Amino acid sequence: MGRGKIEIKKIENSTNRQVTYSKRRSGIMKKANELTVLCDAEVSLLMFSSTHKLSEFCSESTNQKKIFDRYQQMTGINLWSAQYEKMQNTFNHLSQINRNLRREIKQRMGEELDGLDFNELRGLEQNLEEALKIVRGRKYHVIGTQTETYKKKVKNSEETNKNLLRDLVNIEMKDEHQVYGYIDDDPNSYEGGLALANGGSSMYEFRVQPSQPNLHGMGYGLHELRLA
Amino acid sequence: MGRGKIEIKKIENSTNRQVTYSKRRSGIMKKANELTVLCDAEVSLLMFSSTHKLSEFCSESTNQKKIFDRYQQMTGINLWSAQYEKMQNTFNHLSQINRNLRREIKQRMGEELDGLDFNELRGLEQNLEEALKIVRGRKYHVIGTQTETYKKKVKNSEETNKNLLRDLVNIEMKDEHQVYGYIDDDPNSYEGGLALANGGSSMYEFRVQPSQPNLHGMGYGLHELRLA
DNA sequence: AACTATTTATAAG
DNA sequence: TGTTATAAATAGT
Repeated sequence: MGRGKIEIKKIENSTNRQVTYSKRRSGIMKKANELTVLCDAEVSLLMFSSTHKLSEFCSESTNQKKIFDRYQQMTGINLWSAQYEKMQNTFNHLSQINRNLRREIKQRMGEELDGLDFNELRGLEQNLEEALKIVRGRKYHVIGTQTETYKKKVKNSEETNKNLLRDLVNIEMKDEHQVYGYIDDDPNSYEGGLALANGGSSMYEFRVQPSQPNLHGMGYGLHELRLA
Repeated sequence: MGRGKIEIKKIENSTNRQVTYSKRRSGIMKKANELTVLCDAEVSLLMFSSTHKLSEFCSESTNQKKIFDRYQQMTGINLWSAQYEKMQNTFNHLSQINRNLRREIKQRMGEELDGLDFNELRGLEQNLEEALKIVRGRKYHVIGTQTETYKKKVKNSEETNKNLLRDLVNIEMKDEHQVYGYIDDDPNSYEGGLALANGGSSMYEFRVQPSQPNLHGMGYGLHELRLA
């Protein structure tokens, strides 16, 4: 259709080719749109020119992704199966590691020991013994630090109290009253009492707890063992 | 282009619409192919009729998936970003859980205890104590079972030996020789000796091992801690 | 599904 | 880019 008939083969003249591409591109897009409207069809048209420029048409009331999805469904060919499979593999791998980690934790909690032979049990026992030693040491370190902190706090508080009392005494002395009976001048007796009361109460708190039920509250339950 | 001009709007007559769809579909596919050949372009054309039938065209030297991929890359719109993101989230979630599990294992091994307060340390300690008790119990159970197995084996072996010796004696007696000096008739002394030798050697094997280095060999190293 | 009058697309200028 | 002679597509039969 034109001044002369042409053979359907690549147009070698680059300029000519570009012009023809441009004209025919709009022609085919017009056709695509007409098909859409006249026949109530859904059409997707993607075109890449030889200069790698993208042109697209998509019928109203839908979009490219929807059409691709529909295409996939109809053909049964999963277009992104490669990506999907790769991720699926990674996921399975992670899940396996996850299962192993959970199993190890369970075994470290004394559960699921059935599969272990004597050597493994001996290894686990030694490992637990070592860990227990370290945790115990750490615990004592922390309680020591905590006590020190409390001591300092008490000392500060005591100092403040002393000053306040002194001020009070001074004020009351002005009013001709005696209040010495309330003052304890030995800092150690006071501080020691408070430190002991505090440390003592929390230590006791653990002693009376049954060892098993408190684990989850302590943060040593399993991490979402039922998940994933 | 035809006997009469038509308005571009949906053809209400269903048969007519189908006929037109069929004609124009082949028309547009011919156009798509011509564009491909004449202009050295890549074209993808997907059409769904109002009766949901799929027709497709794709230029030679490529395929739909390649064109979709290219389309994605050009538009920057990731067509499966929804799927991808969802998997990515699951993946991240699993990774986080794994990190937590690894941390828990490390803490159960006496590492990375810095973040724990006194209460948590106390909980961990109690938990380890409990686990240690159970593992120890299990170990003794297993070694007991193992010993029983060995005992039975030894008993069998002993029985066999006894029979063999008896046969030998009988044979030698025929030859007018005496071999009684080699026979020990007390099954317990023999069996006990072997059982002890066996149990003793493996117990010793653990005693002389330093407690730390054997952990990985024992299967209680961390599971691929550096992975994923 | 085939024909053809007519419209539409476009090759060449 | 716009024009136009002609090829191609297709609406109605």
